[in-house]
Amino acid sequence: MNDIDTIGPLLHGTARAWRLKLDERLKPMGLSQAKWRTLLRLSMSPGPLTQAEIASHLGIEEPTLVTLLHRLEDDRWVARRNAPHDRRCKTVHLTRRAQRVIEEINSAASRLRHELLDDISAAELRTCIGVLDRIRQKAEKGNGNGKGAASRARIEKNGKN
Amino acid sequence: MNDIDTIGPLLHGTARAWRLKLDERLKPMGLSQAKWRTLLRLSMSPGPLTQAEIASHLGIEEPTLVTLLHRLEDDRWVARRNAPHDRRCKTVHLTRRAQRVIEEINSAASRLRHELLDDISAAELRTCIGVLDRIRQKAEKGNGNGKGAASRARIEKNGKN
DNA sequence: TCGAATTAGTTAGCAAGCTAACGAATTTCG
DNA sequence: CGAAATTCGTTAGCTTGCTAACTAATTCGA
Repeated sequence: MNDIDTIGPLLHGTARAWRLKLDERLKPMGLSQAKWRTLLRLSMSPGPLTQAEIASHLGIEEPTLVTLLHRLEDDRWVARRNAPHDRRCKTVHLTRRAQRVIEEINSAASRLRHELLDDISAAELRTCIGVLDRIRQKAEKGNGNGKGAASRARIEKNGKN
Repeated sequence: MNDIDTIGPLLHGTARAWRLKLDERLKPMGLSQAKWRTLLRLSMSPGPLTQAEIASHLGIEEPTLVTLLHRLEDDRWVARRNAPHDRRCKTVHLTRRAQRVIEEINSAASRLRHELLDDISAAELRTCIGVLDRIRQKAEKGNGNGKGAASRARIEKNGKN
């Protein structure tokens, strides 16, 4: 069996292991990966975001975000507000409590990243990032309608965001 | 923003895009990734497997496998049988119908793999595989109890399986 | 040998992803 | 202007992952 045949499962397994590790470390503060990713995204934005914008940035579909926001609201991490300019929109805001833990989340994620990558050389890492990026672009290209949030996120990333 | 800071999301996004692409192609035969992975695993084994063995090989937990097998059974892809040697165990078997499509699944997966990797050089790919493997080993190491199916799968892979 | 520990499978219930279908608000255009 | 198309958020219902807690069967050990 060629090594190349195993790259699919390997990719899947590595992403899974990384996710589980983060979940494990952030669980004490009551946060899962989906939750902290959302909080970080909100904290990085200069102005308020609508739900469609957040879903697009995170690369998930809107209905997925709806239930995620419900859980975040239940735990008092975020609040929804009606947007003044467009009555269809709601903007999502971090609570004070969330703002206080953003730094902790950032540093835990960064600490894990350094732990996992510390014996990988810069050159190897660059190669790996390049390969993954090309694979992703191909896999996301031309999957039918291009209507998914993932492809939208990809397009935005290629812009000046 | 350093490129390295984005490797987490990149890894996650690449695995997701690959998975979605496969899902899309195998959907016409009524198969999702979780399902075809299970069928392939069964087809690769020389003798019958118990549920615990399958879960371990796939890197998922047993309860996850239980409902997956229910769906596979409902669609007549597999059948459970009581194991003769141990009344606690059940062995899982492919139906004739499943055996007939295994080849199709294999070739679809292999075709996609070649499409996604065709402009990546062998050297780059080798580096990438090495990096991912090291990351996964670190991420799976010492996550608390080591009781999960993922770590078990890892251990078995290091053996002669 | 017989009670305790372990193992195999299951059920229940949650998290986080998806698509399809919908109502309300806004925008577009004949 | 007003009807049609689009956009935003939502609900409903599915898949696929998880942990906790259970039953039944087997194995271990005092």
